[in-house]
Amino acid sequence: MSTRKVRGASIAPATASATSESAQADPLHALDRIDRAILRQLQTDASISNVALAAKVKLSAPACLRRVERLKESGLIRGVVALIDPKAAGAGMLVIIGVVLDRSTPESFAEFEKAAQKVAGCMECHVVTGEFDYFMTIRTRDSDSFNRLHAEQLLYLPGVRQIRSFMVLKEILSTTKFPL
Amino acid sequence: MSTRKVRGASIAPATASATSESAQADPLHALDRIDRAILRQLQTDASISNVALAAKVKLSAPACLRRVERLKESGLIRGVVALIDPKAAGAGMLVIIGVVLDRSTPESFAEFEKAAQKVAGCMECHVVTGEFDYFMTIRTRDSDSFNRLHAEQLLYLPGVRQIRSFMVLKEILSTTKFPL
DNA sequence: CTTGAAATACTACTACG
DNA sequence: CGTAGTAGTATTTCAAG
Repeated sequence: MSTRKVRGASIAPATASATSESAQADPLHALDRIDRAILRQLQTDASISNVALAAKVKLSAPACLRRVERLKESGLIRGVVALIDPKAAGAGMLVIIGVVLDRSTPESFAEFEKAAQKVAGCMECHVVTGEFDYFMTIRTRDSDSFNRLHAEQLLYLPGVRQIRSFMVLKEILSTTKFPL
Repeated sequence: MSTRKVRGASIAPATASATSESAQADPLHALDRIDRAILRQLQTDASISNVALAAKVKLSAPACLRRVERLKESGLIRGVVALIDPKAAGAGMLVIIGVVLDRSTPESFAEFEKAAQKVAGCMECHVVTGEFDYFMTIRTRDSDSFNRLHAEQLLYLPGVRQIRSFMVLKEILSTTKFPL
């Protein structure tokens, strides 16, 4: 891959050249069959070379590269990252946490969100409907280290009324890729 | 990057060349300062070229490449993937689902897990402790499409006693990268 | 506006010290 | 681990659909 210059490449409107694709109401722009094939591949393995990718989607290398760069500049591809095996990296424990705040004021929410993002190993934090205000997922080494985190950080998050911890016993599925 | 041949490269013991690093009890093998710097970078942006990566970690290009390949072969780097912006791809809605099964038998769990992985847009599925048996996260287009999914798929998952849906109103944090 | 072919610049990769 | 050389790729340019 290699991200080199990427000079003044104008973000073109990107109309689906010739073939009229269905594209059932996509927000940004219509993706044709080839774009979707590219995205499916890159979601699975982005370490593939551009020439190999071009061959897979039956396109010349330059044309393929242009599409990939367009997808990146349009923001549809947020980034290309390496996925680390949590267990191998010493963060084999996953805990899902439901949080209820004391008060439902904008200040209370803002303060909590600011602090929550700094919690070590916090992978996700979402505002939800229902009996909780937030769900968070936290990666940590083991139950000892989680206990420490719980006692030293989670219980001191601002404006928290209640915290319920759901320890993950088995990770059935965990993917970053969704259907296109 | 480009994963080309990657021939019979033996998985070397990976002795920290000169400087003796502490490495506080890592499962697979000790990671020195440079390995961690490489992993931090690749977790953030893996589209960087090897020469640029080598410069960042103050190493020669071949030495850097050898480390990256060792990290891949050791399984610590599970893969390199493109992250898609869900909203731009027409899957802007996220729902967290708590599931309680009818019976807590091995067969019941196995049957559920098999079916759950086939649910369209299911990103995560975990066995948890506490008042639920499973937590799932599902990405879908909007509330209409979620309602359809709920009525047509979720309610027909085998052995389900109860399903509670927590609609995500705001995604505060969602990352694939954790501290090293 | 997009594609593909050819030419160039740079990188990944190999052998060796 | 670093240096030097080779092979292959990314990237630009350009012409054409």
